[in-house]
Amino acid sequence: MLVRFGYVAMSLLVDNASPAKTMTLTGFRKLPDRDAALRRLARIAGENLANTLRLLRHNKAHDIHLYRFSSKLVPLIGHGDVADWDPLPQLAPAFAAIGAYVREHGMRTGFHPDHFTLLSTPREDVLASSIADLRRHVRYLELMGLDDTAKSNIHIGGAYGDKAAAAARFCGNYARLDDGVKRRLTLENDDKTFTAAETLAVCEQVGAPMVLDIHHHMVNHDGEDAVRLWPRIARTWSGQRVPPKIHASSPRSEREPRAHADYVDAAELLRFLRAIAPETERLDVMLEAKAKDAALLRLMEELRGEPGIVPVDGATIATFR
DNA sequence: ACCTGTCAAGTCTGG
DNA sequence: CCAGACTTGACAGGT
Repeated sequence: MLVRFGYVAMSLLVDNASPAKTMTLTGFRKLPDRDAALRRLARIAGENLANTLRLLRHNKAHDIHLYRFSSKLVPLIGHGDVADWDPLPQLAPAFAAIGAYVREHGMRTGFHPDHFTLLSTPREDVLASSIADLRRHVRYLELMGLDDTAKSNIHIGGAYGDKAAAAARFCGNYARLDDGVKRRLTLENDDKTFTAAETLAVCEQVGAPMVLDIHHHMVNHDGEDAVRLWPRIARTWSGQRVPPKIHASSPRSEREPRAHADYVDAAELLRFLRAIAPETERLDVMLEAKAKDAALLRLMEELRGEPGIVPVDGATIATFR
């Protein structure tokens, strides 16, 4: 099994390289000259995109082939206050430069629209803004010139007092999405509501690949074993041109089991990897540790010393079958 | 330069 | 039924 590792959005190792600088809505409203305020938003977006490219170069230097873009690249976009504002044409060259670099180096990238993007909601207004958000993420990826191996990953959403009804509503709303959005969507189990088994059932019903989060599974399950579910989860990726992806992180403490620790427990992750290795050829692991790329490098260092693990490059390992 | 409080979003819980 | 918790990085305002 060949396993690649990646991290999310920000770096602890590259200084002043945030891809998610913003302006608060309050701050925006306080500015007397609206055109100047909009220009400032566009300038911040340009800096976020430039920093994203810097991070990709940093990733390349460390053989990190997996990266999740920040969903806050363009501050306040999608908000009612700036509904008339479309900075994407002027930002297109910056998006294109990012995509060109990703393609040139064969990286796997994607987004994780935040948990206010919900397809299970009973509220029409929330559904409408969620669909608009998904379309906007597709637009980003298209501006980058990335094919549909680059996806947005979301959760099923809230239960609203009736989880089965919420799942059914999710499926109905999913079915009505346009193909461009559908082709670029993956679904992930969450830490409070939809378990891995429940998320898998939805994935199988609508035909979406499932991202298994093994930390979420640990704190939200009905007794089922993630390794037992794995063959079905892996099957949701058949027909895709990228390997299955999982999320990995470790609990901060016994008192705060859901919170993400700074670093990833190598032994715990390795147990899962070894368990699925016999039936898995390739796997991508997105680390969701607070220490971001520093956690990734430390994990790689720890894995290098493990028996049966062969380092392939700075952020890829092979395990014996 | 640093510290504390606030900000955005939608759902869910506690009172 | 409404206020606060949840989550996250960064802004905003204070010292």
